[in-house]
Amino acid sequence: MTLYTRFRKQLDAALDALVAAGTLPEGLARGAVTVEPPRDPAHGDLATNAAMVLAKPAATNPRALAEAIAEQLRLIDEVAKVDVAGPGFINLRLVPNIWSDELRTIAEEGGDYGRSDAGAGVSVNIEYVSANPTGPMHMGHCRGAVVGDALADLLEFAGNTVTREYYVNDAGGQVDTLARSAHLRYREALGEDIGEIPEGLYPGDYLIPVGTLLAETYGDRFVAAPEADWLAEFRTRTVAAMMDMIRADLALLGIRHDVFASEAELQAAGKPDDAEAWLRARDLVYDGVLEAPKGETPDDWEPVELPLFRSTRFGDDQDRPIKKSNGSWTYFGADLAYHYQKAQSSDELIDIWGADHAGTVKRIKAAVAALTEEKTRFDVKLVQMVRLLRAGEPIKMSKRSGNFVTLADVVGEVGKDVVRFTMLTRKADAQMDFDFAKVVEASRDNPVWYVQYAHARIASLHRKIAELGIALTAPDLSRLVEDELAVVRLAAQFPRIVEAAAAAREPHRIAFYLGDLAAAFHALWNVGNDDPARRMIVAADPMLTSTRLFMADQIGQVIRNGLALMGVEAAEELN
RNA sequence: GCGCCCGUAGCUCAGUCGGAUAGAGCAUCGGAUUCCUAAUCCGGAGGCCACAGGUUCGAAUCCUGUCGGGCGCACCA
Repeated sequence: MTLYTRFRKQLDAALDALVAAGTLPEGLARGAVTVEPPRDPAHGDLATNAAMVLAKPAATNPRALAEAIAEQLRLIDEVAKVDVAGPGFINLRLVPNIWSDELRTIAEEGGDYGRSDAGAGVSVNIEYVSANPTGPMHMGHCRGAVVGDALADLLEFAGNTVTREYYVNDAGGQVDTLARSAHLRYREALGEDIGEIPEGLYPGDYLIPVGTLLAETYGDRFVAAPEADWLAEFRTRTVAAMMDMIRADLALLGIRHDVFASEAELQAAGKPDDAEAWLRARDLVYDGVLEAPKGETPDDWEPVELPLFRSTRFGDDQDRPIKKSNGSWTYFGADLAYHYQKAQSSDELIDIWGADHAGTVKRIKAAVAALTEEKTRFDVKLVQMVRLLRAGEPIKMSKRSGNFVTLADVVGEVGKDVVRFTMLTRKADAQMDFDFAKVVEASRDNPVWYVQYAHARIASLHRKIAELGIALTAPDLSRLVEDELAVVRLAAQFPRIVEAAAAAREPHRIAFYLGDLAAAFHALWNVGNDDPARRMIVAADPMLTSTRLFMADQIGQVIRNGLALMGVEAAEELN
């Protein structure tokens, strides 16, 4: 339980007392009541808006109600002072040791400090990456992978049961193209000169070893055989090889999914048919003809009757086909069944998608709403594009020639931790630049470095103290001064940052918080530049040194815990 | 034509369920520092939160409209 939820409970008790006394009517909704740190520390340690929120429904004025609540709060032992301010804020000043005691809590809980049970009992399925199995991962996939993985970590830390899932799109036309491309490489492996890779097939070199493998497996018997003889088998083999490659790429980022769900298997098991039947029985799928698209009408457009899902009933702009005119499932038709399947085993669903799929969010949300009868929370988080820069110049990528920057290249160049942290330094739905030079720069304006530097500085204290042979004692937390306690207060915010970030499904908040915490710690450290008595290590005073070390260690612990949520290892040393 | 996302300091971006005087970094300006607790530090200035209405005790935040930018718009995935 965080300090804030603990005081929230005490506030509730105070409100109950006022209800019992007849000052407040019974049954007022308290959902909007908050207990948080005031923006201006001069206002105190905690502030609540309770009086302003409750004044109107209680038919009283906020200041008067605030006074009544304040009277109750003054009875709490840990509360040193209560003020009513502004339009009716109640500011609490806590007894001085409340924050230094939080240091002991951090020390006791260690890696679990900040862990919450806010999400207890709620299982969440988070689907991320889901790159088409047609080649290695490139940087376009990277951000979604990191955001999804960090969000999964975050939700787990906040108490949710999390399933990490990857949807393998192994059933569409693209994987047929992939199989044909592999067939070409197969013939090449058997000695044939295949020349230029024809337009429309995948040209990448990564299919060469697949061709070799296919040649070893099948010999030459499919060289001249009709496509129908080998297509399915080649497709299965090649997709499997691609997925091995993708899993290896993901492993470079420290990402492991729990479930790889195959679209082909889903279809083979008849799941889309089941979903269609279920929806038809409720008149949510019907056979109809779509209108021509507004604006520029494609030349080859012609009206066709297709089975349509009534997504307009759930807020979409148009009903959507679930099958193509050739009878096969559309991507949406299968995806709808897939989401139904996920909703069977989890309470809540999250999809992480590239922003280029924004146009299909409404239909899938409509489908989930229909299939779960609006009972399942479902968020689609859109992740914006990343622009790769080298020395300030955008790197040009041409998909056609297969000349794209792969994820493996980038991780190889700057390292997993830098990639992961950097991907979380922006809100997911904001565009981002990734400059190879800037992300590894050792300077104040590189948050990755700045946070690691703070941690490394703390680690260096132990080395230095050992070197100096200072005999450590038990810390005396009463010796911490005000601006040290200010940093401790910030460290103590971590649990509520975790809860807020998890509730909002925004892992980037952890990165920003760590940047703030690191900055505050550095500022404290820098005081020692001018004033040796304020250094973390004061050799002449072992107890003071021990106290400051204890404080620094707990700040380091919070940094480690935050970095762990981002899948980043904390550095002991920088070089 | 329609839909989605976005519009916050010169630049890049945060901004908690709607909360008190809207915050950082860079750049800029003014100081300090040549130190090894290093890969600088401290401070100042800089804002019609795109614009106009609305909701309410209170709006950068919610609603409506306008303007501007990005993305997407039949059986591709």
